[in-house]
Amino acid sequence: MKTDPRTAPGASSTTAREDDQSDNAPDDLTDNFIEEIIEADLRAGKHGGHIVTRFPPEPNGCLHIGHAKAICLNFSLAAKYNGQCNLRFDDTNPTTEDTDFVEAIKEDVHWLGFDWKDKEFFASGYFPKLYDFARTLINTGHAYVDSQSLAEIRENRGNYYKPGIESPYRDRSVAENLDLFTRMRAGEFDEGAHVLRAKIDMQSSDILMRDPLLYRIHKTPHHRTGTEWPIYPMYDFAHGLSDSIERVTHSICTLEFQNNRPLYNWFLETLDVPHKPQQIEFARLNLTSTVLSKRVLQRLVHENHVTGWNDPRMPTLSGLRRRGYTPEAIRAFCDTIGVARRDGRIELALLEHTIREHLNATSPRVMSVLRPLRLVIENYPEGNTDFFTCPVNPEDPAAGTHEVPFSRVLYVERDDFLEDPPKKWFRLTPGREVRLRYACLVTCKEAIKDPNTGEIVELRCEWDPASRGGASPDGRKVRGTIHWVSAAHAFDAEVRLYDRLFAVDNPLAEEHGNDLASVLNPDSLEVLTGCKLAPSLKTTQPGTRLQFERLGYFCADTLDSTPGHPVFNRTIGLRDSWAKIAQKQSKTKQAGRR
RNA sequence: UCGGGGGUGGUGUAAUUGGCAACACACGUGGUUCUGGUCCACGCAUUGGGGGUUCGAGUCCUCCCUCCCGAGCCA
Repeated sequence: MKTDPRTAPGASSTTAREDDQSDNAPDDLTDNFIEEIIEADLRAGKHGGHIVTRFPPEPNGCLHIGHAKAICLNFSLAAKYNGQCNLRFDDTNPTTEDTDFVEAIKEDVHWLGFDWKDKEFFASGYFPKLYDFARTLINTGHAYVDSQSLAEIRENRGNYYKPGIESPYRDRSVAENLDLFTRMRAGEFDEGAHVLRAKIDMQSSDILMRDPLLYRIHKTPHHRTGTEWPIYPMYDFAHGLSDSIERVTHSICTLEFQNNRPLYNWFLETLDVPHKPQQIEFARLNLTSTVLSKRVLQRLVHENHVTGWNDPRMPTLSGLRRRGYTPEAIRAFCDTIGVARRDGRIELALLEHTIREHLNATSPRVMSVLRPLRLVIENYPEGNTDFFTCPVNPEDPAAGTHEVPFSRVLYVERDDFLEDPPKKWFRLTPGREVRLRYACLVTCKEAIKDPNTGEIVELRCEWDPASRGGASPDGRKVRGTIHWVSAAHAFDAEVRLYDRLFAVDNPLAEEHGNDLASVLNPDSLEVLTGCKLAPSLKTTQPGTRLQFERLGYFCADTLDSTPGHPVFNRTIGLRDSWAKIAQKQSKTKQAGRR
């Protein structure tokens, strides 16, 4: 599932694939083992040369980046082989599902860039057909109504080492089963009174084959069928048959369903349905420093560790979207991680790389100061304003230029000044000349301190008028270039700095117990107010993505921005090799002290 | 003590199906640079272990080790 070169990040600079004629020739190279299976099936004429996949979310939570892997896989496969990918909501459990999630899921899949056309289905839409299938199973002696209690069923199922014991109700007559099941459907019984079970083999070494449940009684109204059905089919019964009804050819699911495959096939064979899909399992996505379990994500929301499913720290698609991630980057990520049957854990750094790669190629640059420090240019005329020309994006000359106002009083980043700097420090320090990006060269003459606190409150500098525009007039070396904003023109805004949600690689590892609070990163969110933003940002539309030069990529928040008052979320910082150098220096320093 | 599925650098995925272990990320070193960004160059694994077949094994056979999933009226 290679990303389409026309939409791939950085496509404008890489034309190799597009120029490659062989790219249009039949691709004899498969990207993964699933494509090998599909191509073998196609060669064998198994499905009349047509494939159908499906993405089957349960509408009981929001989609996350792990789902994105499944979405990209299923839709890309369909696209590659000229097939179709259906969207099917697996809504067989009314107690946990909600129509709000249905809408949210549809929005997320579309946002990711995929379209299911008119092939939008609901397992609940098949309830009548599934009910008929169940009656057929009863009629052919393959299913029975069990009236044991939940505890008895569990007890008699046995365990890994002990076979199960047959239910005393197992040999009820077809007529009695039919009567009971009809009355279950009519709502005559309380929850738990009866269940419908397949009659397979209580001795089976595969526990799933020990007379699995087909239907249970639920009196909870369903988000789509209301109170029409008091009984609901179980996953195993509903899923494969839904696939069959939709004529899905390749039913792709995650590894934990490997155990269910024999049962999946049992239904197809026992009912001898005309279309038999093939279930194929692949390894779900795991990412370091986060969790991709719907249950745990739900806990984060409910225990208020985050502000909601769309908190920018969440690995949900809505969270990533709000954070500033692009669908292109997520697709590129899914493309890069590959598909296999081996369980693993992808480093979050790879996701961060793909978003940087895309944003680097596409984001307009702008200078803003997050932690402002006043800088006064003593030899620059008071009340004067210059305008300097900056490229919108040095990676993309076609993006053009824009004018930035400059004056005597500026703000620069507090982090860019050090009174007593370490070695290899190129930025501001007394007596040092640095470049104000795209503007001029300035030399720091003095740092003014608050007489009481000793805090540095202002830098007094002199500029070299001959360096107007930022060039070095005589070719002298100026290693440091810093960003700035004109104090008189800048405006104040809130900026949120996000970092990884968890402080540990694998938050769900046993060693951490079940205590989310203990593994969360306490610095996952830092809210900065009074940031001095470039005047051009005043009217930023929510959702706009920009690079704040030297700082990182930011996105105007879609929820909290108001007209004239944008709030920015940091998507991801720029790579910071100075931070590495500084860290190394402090380490050697510490080592020296010991 | 059972059944199913896996083990290739720090991470993930490949290897024309028995023929020089490749690509990306990460990391390290150096270079370029008006973003300590980007970009460029170089470095970084003999495939879980033993035995076997073979001219030749990551790929085949065999024994062992190890990890994941499975005992919901969840999906």
